[in-house]
Amino acid sequence: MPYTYQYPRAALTVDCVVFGFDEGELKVLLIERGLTPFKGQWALPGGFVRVDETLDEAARRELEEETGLRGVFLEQLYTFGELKRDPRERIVSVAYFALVKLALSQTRAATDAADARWFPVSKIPKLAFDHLTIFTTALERLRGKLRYQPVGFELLAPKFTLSQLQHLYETVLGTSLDKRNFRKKVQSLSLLIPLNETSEGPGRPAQLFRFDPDKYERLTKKGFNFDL
Amino acid sequence: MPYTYQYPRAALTVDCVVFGFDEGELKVLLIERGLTPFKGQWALPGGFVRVDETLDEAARRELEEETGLRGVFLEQLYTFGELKRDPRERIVSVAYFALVKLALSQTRAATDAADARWFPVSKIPKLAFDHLTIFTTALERLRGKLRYQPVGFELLAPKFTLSQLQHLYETVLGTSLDKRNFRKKVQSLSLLIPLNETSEGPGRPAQLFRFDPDKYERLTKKGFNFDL
DNA sequence: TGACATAGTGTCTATTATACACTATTATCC
DNA sequence: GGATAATAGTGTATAATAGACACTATGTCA
Repeated sequence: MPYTYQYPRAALTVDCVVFGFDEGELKVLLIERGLTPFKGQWALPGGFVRVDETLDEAARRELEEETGLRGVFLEQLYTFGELKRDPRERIVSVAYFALVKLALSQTRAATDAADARWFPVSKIPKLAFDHLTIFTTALERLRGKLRYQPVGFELLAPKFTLSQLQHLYETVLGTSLDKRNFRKKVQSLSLLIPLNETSEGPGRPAQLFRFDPDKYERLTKKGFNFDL
Repeated sequence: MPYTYQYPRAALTVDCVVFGFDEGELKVLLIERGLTPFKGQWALPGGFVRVDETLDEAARRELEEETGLRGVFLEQLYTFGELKRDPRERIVSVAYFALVKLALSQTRAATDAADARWFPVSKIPKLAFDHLTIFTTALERLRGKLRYQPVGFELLAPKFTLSQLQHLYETVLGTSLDKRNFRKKVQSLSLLIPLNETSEGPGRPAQLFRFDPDKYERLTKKGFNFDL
């Protein structure tokens, strides 16, 4: 135990709320804890911040170690510092929220985690620590961001139809939207590039689009406001 | 040095970006550091988080110790965790942003601070650590919040005129607003209670108002959206 | 009492949001 | 190969909201 300090220090962790959208549902990735405390319970992926990595680095590392996910959209959410949030000792956790193109991604359980599994946000099991509070905060943030920032595209495959985009908005926001008005609004942003491809499946094939992040960047710098 | 741990730990601090509005200007409260590092330079008020207090408690305590301020609007902003942000060792800082009814408040310098002083946001001196980054983040947040949350009232005295409110919005957002349209919009929210008092000073006395936070709470729960 | 300083007020127009229903294209099944 | 099922795609009329715009009102002070 070679690390000594003049005053007691809280330990620092990161925890990630990872959202995915699949089968018409918004889902969250949870891991089954392999170690005490709360061994066997479901929890958010996360772990201790090393002294030689930034918070963002720690979040990405833990995410990959515990779930196998890489290269996802990741953003700091809030820092939770209640005194008894961890039964072992004083632990402050910097929470992140992540968005995953679920259809494409492979997840796996690894290191310290017995299992990793996607849960619909309407069927979250009992969570370890204060992870339910963190999850709730993240869900509110996602709902808030969806309207005025182009984060929805992070949850869809790179090529998507307007119907898929609309279903995403309806599911996450819990509302129902008028098809014609939605399409009008989306198209008026001119941030979607129509591809020379159509979707497969039953019914009439649909035009596929991709989001144009560069154009969004340029417009943002000119004071443009995304709003759906 | 009695506190030893198995792994090295970052130290945890809080830093506060305190905004006030006075003489038609948006100002920030800075302290002159009395100790190394950066002794003699200006910095945000803040300090180490004790192991037996929450982050919010630490922010309020440091704010009072270093500036004498109590009972102000305080909200967590962002957590800064770059590796070399402090030259001494690895320090992670949870930043807060605070809004003060400046006209009323008394500030004083204290503990570890040689001086505390209000600076117009357009004339910020060179700041210690990464405090300029923190300040910039806070200013962006304030501008963003002003439009869709009733935070402006936290910067005004409890009794204020519509002109004062408008000037606040114009100054912080850096725009100029139409008087009649602004008043129409504000009044349509019906969150201001007219008082049986008028303002002093040159020109025609103005109706004084106060903000009704209870009504705002009630409306918020019913899905009301503040928007100015 | 006149000049100065600031408060307060309404209408018309343009823009944006909302409500609303049918036709089009593909695959499948008989 | 024609009917059916499934989903895509399209336009207009109305309501609501936002924006432009200029004069009168009320107090103080010289």
